[in-house]
Amino acid sequence: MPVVRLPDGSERKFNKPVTVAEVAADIGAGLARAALAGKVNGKLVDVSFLIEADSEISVVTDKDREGLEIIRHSTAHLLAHAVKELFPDAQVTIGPVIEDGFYYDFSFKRPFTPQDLEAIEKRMAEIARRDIPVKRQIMPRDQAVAFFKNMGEHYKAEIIAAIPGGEQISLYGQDNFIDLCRGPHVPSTGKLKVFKLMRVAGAYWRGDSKNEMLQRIYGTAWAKKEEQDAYLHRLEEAEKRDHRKLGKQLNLFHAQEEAPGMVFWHPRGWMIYQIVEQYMRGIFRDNGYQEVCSPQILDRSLWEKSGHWEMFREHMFTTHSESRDYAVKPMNCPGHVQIFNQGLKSYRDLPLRLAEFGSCHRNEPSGTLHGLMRVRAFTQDDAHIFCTEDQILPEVAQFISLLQKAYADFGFTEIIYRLSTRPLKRVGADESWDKAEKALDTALHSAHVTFTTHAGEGAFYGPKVDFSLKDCLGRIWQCGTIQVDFSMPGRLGAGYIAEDSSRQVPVMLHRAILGSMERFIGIILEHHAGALPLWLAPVQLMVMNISEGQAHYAQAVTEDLRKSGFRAECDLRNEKITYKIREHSLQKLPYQVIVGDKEVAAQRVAVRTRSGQDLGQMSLQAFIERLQSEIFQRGGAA
RNA sequence: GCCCAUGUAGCUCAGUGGUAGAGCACUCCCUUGGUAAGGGAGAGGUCACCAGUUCAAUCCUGGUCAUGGGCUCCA
Repeated sequence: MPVVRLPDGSERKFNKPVTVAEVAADIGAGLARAALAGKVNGKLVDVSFLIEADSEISVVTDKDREGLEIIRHSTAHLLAHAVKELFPDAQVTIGPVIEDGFYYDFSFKRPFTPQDLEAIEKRMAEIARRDIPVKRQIMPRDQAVAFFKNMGEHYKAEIIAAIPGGEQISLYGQDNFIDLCRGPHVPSTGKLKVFKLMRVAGAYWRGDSKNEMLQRIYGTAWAKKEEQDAYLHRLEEAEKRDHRKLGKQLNLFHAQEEAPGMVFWHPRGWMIYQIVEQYMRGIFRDNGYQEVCSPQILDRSLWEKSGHWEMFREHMFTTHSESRDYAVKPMNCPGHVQIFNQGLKSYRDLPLRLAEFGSCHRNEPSGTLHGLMRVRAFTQDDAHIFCTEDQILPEVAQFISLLQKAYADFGFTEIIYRLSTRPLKRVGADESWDKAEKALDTALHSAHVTFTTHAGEGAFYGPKVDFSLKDCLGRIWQCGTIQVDFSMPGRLGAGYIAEDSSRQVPVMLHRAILGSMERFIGIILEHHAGALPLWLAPVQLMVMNISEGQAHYAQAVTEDLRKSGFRAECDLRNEKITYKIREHSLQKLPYQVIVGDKEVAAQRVAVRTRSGQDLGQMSLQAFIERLQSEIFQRGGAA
């Protein structure tokens, strides 16, 4: 006779086994209606789950995060159900819940059109209205395989084969539609009220490009209509801060067909780039790095030695001249090793840190290009640290702290840390890997950050830590990285004389904070929605006159601001002041300086902030002081 | 690279099997106006590119290029 304990600590006794639904009904009719699933001793189950022993239970409704996930998962099934009704010969595959929604992959003889999507969504609503009970059943493995094969669902049969032997095979059915699924699901289709299909996309079966291309339908589902509306609104807002859109609006850069994956920087965009570069140059200078510059193209023989010609051939742009082959550099490291190799190095020279704003070209597949985020020509804030194995830990620790400082100055605090450790195929002694992985792990722990470890995902030449940021749509982009390299220094003949006079090969650390300048600027733009903090704004101030009479004074003020080190411009056009303010506001300039007859008479300036606040009149000196203190705070002011 | 969608004026976008439109921007004129659009006139496009169908193609068909969204958050 089960006793169930509820989340509030209260207990209820039943004189026979009961389902979650019955427990909910026993508590109240409202809860019974709202019940989507149950949690029995911490495990999510259907409301039809029979409780036979004493248990801790809670009833899951759409107010719980798990409830929402169940809604989404069931809506994915609803999608598959609708597709099977409309297109019986489509095969179903998988349909998981994702952030803000779900998707379902189908194998179908022809592409789904946007019209199909409309029809499918309509059918989904219809099936939901029918309020069909969703029933779970268990089936022996062999029978399940035969069952799905018999239905022509070969992918499902394949999935069952991949399920570990010990697990139960459960099926969920609603009318004629029966799908293999772990569950749990909502008790009936009527619980699914708020959903929308978003788009179709191609997706490889099991994500492998060698497999069949399936058709993925993405959708979103919510407990309440208002939540979905808010979500759709959020997407619209995110679109407004897309860096590609802002690049056009703010006249920062453009791209054109003749240079796919490459950026034409306009004056204002290039100014941002220069500011970022100068900032990073300062970090190099203050932290023991020496800046260098290596050639753009290098002879094939060097790329053969480094291994790139063999491993990276398709991704390199090549050229030739006078019967010699060259490759445009995809990385700066081989060049830096050449610099290291000039002159005999001593252990006393280590760690040696060579930095370069290295312009690299990589022939990325066309389908992966994406605004500034993924390009074919980019510049890294790259540096290579030549050091001993013992120096890995202090170098990585210092690097993480530099990176955090830099990200904070640019306004980022949310950083995603990933440690990747040894893959099966690798070079270097296991003791070296042990040491390097330990060093990375220790450095991360002592930086007090949360990070994930990805076993086997390191490069063949060494383990690494990646640092990523999110764009406005929540997509994650890797920016910073620090990678240990046991391979290249040896391949390219780097060496140093150790304390005991023996010749040793140094370890090389590849490291970048911003990663690609292009990508990082894209992320900055999205993060600040184009309204860059004062220290980064390409034009910080616009001085404008109200009428022609103050033109001379406006120019003098502009000149003074420039002499004080600010990026100030002057707008003397014959336009109304409201018009000029509107224009420069749309350009998201941090400050607008307005001078009319009153300001000329008082020898002061009137200041308007980006947020539209009128700061009134002040002396130029007072204004400059305000600007200076704001710049000093950098990202903190964002 | 693969799947789907898209490509019309500088920008944002309408539109049609009979050689194209709006708003903003641009040029000129009037206006000298105090915190987010003053008024008038004018100029501007080989409808991405290449083929094909047709008396006729920006529109239909095929190809190419580019852009956009996706391409293991696993039943």
